[in-house]
Amino acid sequence: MTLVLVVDDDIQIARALRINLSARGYRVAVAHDGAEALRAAAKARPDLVVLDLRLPGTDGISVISSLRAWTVTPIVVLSGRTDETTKIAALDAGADDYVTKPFGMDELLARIRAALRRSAVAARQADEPLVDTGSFSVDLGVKKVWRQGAEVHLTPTEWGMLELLVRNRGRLVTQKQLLADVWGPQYAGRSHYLRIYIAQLRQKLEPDPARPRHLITEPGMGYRLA
Amino acid sequence: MTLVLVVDDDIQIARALRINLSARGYRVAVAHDGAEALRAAAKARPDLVVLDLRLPGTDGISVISSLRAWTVTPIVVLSGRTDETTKIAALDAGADDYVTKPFGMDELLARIRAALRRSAVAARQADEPLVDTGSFSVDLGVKKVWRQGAEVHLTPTEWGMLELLVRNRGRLVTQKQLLADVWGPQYAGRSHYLRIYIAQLRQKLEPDPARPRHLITEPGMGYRLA
DNA sequence: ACCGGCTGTCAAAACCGCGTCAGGCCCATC
DNA sequence: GATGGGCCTGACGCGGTTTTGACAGCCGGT
Repeated sequence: MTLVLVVDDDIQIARALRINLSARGYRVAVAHDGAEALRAAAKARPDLVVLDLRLPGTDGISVISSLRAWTVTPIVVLSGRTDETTKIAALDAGADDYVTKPFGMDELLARIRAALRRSAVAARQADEPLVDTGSFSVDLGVKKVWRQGAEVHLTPTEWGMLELLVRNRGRLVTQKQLLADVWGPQYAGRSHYLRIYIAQLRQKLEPDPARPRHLITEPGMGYRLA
Repeated sequence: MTLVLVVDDDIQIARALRINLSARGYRVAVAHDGAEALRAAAKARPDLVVLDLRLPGTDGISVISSLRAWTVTPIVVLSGRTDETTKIAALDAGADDYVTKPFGMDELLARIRAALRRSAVAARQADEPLVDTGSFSVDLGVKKVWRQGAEVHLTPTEWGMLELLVRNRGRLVTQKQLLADVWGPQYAGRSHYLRIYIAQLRQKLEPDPARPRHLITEPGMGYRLA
């Protein structure tokens, strides 16, 4: 799950951010000064940092520089200072965005989403999003599937279903979601299709297709990748 | 050199941007409405787009969506509208940043630098100029191809396809990606073209064109360079 | 035990995508 | 005006994919 590190000495703001981010499904870590922030970032490897520039002791800009020395995780700066000079210094030090207080929570959340989306795009090309279930492994970036070392050929529809299940690994994917994602929203209700293609995926990927261990049916609801 | 596409119907602002960006060493293209912007983006492939949301005719948000359908080039929105709803809509449609008028030129330039820096990090992946498949080798720098020691002549279109495949060696390149990159985003669906040119590339590059070993078809999805 | 709803299986039929060939257009060159 | 290379268009056959239909098994409720 996505982890956001909030760095702010203002208890009110830190609290408000924690509540709102948690409600949106992010995990949240909090630090209250620069030194703590650097320690927390090194240890927890957050996917994004929200950083207040006015911190006790440390200078905010140098916190940005210290982070940028070893990580490219997005940094969204939050600040009371509206002067251009500070904004430019922060952005050039490596910040990804700069929001001035007072700020609208919804806007900040949208900017966080935008920053995360960008880094997700970058990561999808760089990293190897290789998922391994134990019986077979899937590379989402390259669009390939292996089973026992050998590559398995999937048709486009099979791949579409598997991709959605892999992206939601462990979670239940409803029949409606699957049909909407692979065939289109107007195909809701054609659960017949799902049975056909789940069966085919099990044939190709499960060690014992009759006793599925990974492509699990949740009766009445949908399917889940274990 | 870095190319920035400025989309603004306000002549003053477009002029000011052109001057300031040029002075900073960027190449600048200008469009004055949404349709022109989409055409220019497809043709010139800018490294970044500065987009005014209030355009004659077109809705700015839909311009963002249209661009995002085929490119990840950073989009910095410039707008007179300060309401949160619009900001959020623009960011969620795929904008990377949102600057409200009146804006400080230096801040805007800093935000542009920040956006370009991010995408540069992502782009620094495919920087391997000489690629060898075993049957033929490609030099992306000088745009040449050899097979069995002899240079092979490719037409511009053939080269465009091969280049994209080489840059994504091993990973699946979808038909949409190929068409958008070589012909332009409005050619999505013309998969016929791909078959013609893949066939020609195979004739020129594969040891046995009837049994391709490198230019692999992934039926229904796209092609892959092995 | 019977039924309805849901899931899994099988096979045939309809459909679509790929590769291929041939021909026509455009444009630069001679 | 003729030539030729490069690009686009149309038609066709083949093979694989998707869709359809029919049937069997499982389970909870009646």
